[in-house]
Amino acid sequence: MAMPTPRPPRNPRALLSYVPFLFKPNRGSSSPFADPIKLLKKSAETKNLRIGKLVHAHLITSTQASKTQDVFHANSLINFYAKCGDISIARQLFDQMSERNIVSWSALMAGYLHNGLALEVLVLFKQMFSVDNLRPNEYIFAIALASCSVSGRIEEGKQCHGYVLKSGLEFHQYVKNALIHMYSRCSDVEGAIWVLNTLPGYDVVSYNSVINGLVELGYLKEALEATARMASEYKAWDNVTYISLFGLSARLKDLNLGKQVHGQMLKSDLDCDVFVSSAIVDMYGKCGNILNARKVFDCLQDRNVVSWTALMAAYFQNGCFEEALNLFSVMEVEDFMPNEYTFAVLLNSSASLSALRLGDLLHARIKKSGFKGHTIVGNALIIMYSKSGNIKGANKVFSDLIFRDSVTWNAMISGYSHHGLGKEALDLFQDMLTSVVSPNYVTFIGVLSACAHLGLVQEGLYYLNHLMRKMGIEPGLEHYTCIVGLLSRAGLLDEAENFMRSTPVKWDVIAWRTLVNACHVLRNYGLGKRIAESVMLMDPHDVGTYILLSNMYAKESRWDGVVKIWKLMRERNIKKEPGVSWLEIRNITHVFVSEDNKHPESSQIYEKVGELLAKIKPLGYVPNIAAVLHDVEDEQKENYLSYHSEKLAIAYGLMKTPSEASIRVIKNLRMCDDCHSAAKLISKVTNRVIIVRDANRFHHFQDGCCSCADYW
DNA sequence: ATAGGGTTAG
Repeated sequence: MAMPTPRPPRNPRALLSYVPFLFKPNRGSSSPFADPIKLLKKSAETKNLRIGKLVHAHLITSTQASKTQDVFHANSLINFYAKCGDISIARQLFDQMSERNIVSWSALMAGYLHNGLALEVLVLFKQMFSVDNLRPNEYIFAIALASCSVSGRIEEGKQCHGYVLKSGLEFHQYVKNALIHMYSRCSDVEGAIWVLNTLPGYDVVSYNSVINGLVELGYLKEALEATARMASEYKAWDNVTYISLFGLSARLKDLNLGKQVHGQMLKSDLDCDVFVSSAIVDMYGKCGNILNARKVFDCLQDRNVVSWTALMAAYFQNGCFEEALNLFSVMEVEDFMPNEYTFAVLLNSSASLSALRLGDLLHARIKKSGFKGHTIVGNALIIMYSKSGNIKGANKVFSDLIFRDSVTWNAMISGYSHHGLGKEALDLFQDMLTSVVSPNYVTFIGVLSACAHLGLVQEGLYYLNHLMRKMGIEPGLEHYTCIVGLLSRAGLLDEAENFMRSTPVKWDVIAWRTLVNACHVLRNYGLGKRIAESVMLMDPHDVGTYILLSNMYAKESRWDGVVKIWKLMRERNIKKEPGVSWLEIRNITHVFVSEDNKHPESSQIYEKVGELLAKIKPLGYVPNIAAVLHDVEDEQKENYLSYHSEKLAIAYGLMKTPSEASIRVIKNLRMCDDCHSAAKLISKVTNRVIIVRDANRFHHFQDGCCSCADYW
């Protein structure tokens, strides 16, 4: 039994006098329990479990016997317990009643609805006629329809709709709005709009439900149309309207629309509560206007954890990861407690910086804060560990997470893929198929790239052509690009090109560059150059293509070609980003730029690089001087190679960390051939695990091998 | 006279 046996208070008057709203000195001698029904209502509204229970106790023991048998008192009690979340007590009282009316049913059903037990509402809905011979009224319909909405039961919702029409209660605005909301939430926008247009009468809630439903389902064009219609028909917008419209602007990334809505809001006399203001901050952030997001935030007199998180998210979405992280300490100084969303944004920011150390610190805070079981936090932790190069850490979080959604599975599957662990990715995909979560569009990107890693051409094509269709997922550009990678990685370059030419897809530069890169790796320079030349015509500003093309000319010792490309780049003002690598040692991030000597320990580092290269030469390391500019003497070329930023970073890591520690380096560009073969051998001679995250993927160097199997 | 209902930010 959940509730202790009620006992009468020794001196109820003394106890109750602590509560201001009960203290009525002018009312003379009347007992505080004079109007228990009002008291219960007040206790329910304020969720004051203690006072309500006192009233309950008083009703049980009061001299007027069996007050709890009275249907009004019992209904008030049911409502009170249901509102306070004690739904099982409400149910007991309900079951014990000798006589119930329609309010008894609606109070209990509303309780189940608001306590997340929507399906129980539908059970009761079916029982009320057979048990008590009662017909639903407009209240019952509103609750039942809301239960269909939250549980996504469109079939039951449609049955309710028919029943509403039969009972003639469709003219109640509450019922109509509940119907619109039900269709919206059950992804049946046509149904929602049909109700809006067919049944007479609308208010702001009707429009809010329609627009909100359209926005949530991604029907942004239709949402815009509905907004235009509302703007002409209905002017009395409320907070919810503005929040929906800011959400719409944010999803469209339409700064102009957002500004218009903002202006409209300022002109109206709507008071901008903390909900609306967070939506504005979010809108400016998502529309890329971080300055306005900041300005709005700075002007707020009312802030809460959501406003802070919205601002942090705005910085994160605009690539200002350090700023997002710095806001956290300001927020803490001002005494706002972070919640699960805050931690998710912080983890995503630290993941984008590959700041593993910071990520670990955040993880520790999350364990203490009690948010670690939240799915969005777990998802962010998996992404953080995976992007920071710690795939084992990611897997640990995944295993410990109890409630996994599709993001959880996708993050782990694509994490394995990025780390070259194709088998683990596919095994996990099999587990996902037996779980309660269904694969989606994103899942198959990870699955297909895992197939590419493993060279599983047949499986990959099966997933694309059969499994995805069977699951109702329309393949998109990303999937087709994975297939290009899959075919070309398996050495089927011609098939890959034919696939691209015969599939009616609007290919982008990334897809073509996948093919060019494959030609480069597989040394089919003829095909590679031909395709690269045509990609250059498609997009004359894609740096990656120029670099690949010049590398291929260099591999063939076609220095005239290399000169041609570099000249073209100069003419078109296309600059290769300088190579930058960095690694964290204890709390400090050390940054290395190719050929620079800005680091205070520069000379020791160069000495270490020389030492390492000397050690690996006997194991077969040959400096790949073709990777360097042609117009330099060979000896000089070898020097240039040894100054590559990832070599400097690896050398520094070896100097500064204990001999068993693994080294994690992050690089902004694709790792070069020479550094790749050097890193393999360095991992062997030093007996270290070296993990490099480059622009595309992770390389795990261990015992002379790399997880990418020399294809990247 | 009296108890019960729909939309909402990161």
